[in-house]
Amino acid sequence: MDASVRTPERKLAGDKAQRIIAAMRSSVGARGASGSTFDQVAQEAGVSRGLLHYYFGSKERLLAEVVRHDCDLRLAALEQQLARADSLEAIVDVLVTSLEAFLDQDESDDPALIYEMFSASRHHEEMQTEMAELYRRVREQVGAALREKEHEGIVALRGDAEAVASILFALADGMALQRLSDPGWDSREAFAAGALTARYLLGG
Amino acid sequence: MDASVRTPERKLAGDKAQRIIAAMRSSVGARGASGSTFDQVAQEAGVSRGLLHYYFGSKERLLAEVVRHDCDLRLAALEQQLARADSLEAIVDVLVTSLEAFLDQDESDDPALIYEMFSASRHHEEMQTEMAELYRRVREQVGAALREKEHEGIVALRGDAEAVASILFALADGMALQRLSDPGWDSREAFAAGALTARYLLGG
DNA sequence: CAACCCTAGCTGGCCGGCCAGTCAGGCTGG
DNA sequence: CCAGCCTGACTGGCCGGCCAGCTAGGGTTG
Repeated sequence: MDASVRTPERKLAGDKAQRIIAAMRSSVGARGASGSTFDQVAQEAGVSRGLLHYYFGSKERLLAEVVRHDCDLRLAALEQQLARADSLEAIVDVLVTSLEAFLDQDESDDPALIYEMFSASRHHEEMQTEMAELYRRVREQVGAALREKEHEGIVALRGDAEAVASILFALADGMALQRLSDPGWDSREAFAAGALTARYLLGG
Repeated sequence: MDASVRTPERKLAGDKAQRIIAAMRSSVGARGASGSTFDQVAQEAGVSRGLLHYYFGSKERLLAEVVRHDCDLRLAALEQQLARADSLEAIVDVLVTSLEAFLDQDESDDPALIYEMFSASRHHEEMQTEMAELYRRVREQVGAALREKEHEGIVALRGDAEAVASILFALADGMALQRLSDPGWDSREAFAAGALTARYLLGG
């Protein structure tokens, strides 16, 4: 009963497990969930194929782990940005800038990852749960941040804080879908309209 | 050079081709694009597996055909609804009602179809083109309808008509993603905020 | 200190099954 | 009778999961 290996969670903190998660994450972004094979992912992670089963048991569980990991990273980054914003304009700017950064990531960190995961989650129980959790956390945490801003008098939300958070993310997801579907689309007008909409939702 | 079979398009108008498209459409909704096999689709369409290749040549081309078909149907339905709406409130109502209907379809007509197609399109040239075309048409046609409404003095758009159309669809897509990810989510507050947002975009 | 474990992390060949695409030929209406 | 529609057995390749066994290093024993 010492601090050594005991729970599965302990194992996944190791270097190799993290490399596997990172490799799967990048592979799903590039090739999709069903297009990502244990063979390729193992090779990219620099481990053997068997190790993927050793750590995660099944492809589904590895994918669920990738979702959780990705959600953690993105939420933390956004929340940090939001915390700094001390005016309505600053918040809108954080939202717009985050979306633009999200869409212009380099290849190893494909924005389509999250939508691949959404599709995959529709056919796997564990991933379904993980995706539901993801959006729930987003709404709750960003909602809480917005409520805080409202308390400080920076914003005057046009509705329930979590509902506003939900709408803001819906907007961002929807814009991302359109931009990813048609990379050649000139989205400047739409971005402007989106920013205006966000400003309205925050009380501007 | 008569009216008989000549182009591939002519062939696809036939009964069996349409049954195949319908079966693939429902299968992709239920099982995803990569989870849909020619075997099952052929069986559900009541034709042999070979016929799918005979008509469409490859899975990718069949999927592209499904996207085009689905887009035609949905756009036509929405445009018809919009044409009838003769007040700002009526338009918002059409948008909200359409989204709710979209989300509450029966199983043979899964709303997730479009997002499965989005994922699939990221790995297939022809589908990529088809998806870009889909969103382009949506923006153009709904944008044109909105411009018309503006001309009639019913709405006062908060930006370029196509940009507003784009934002409205982004909103709907994003809400759909959240609802589909977490069916248990109580989205009433978010729907209310979404309707408010739509009203604002239309000048209300 | 050396010989001997013994465990846990790790490996990769193998298996059973699946799947898109091919093709040789059957069928039928004109 | 034949052209074009249609069929389904077959092919070759791929993939997730399984598992028998390898290896390193810490502990134990003589």
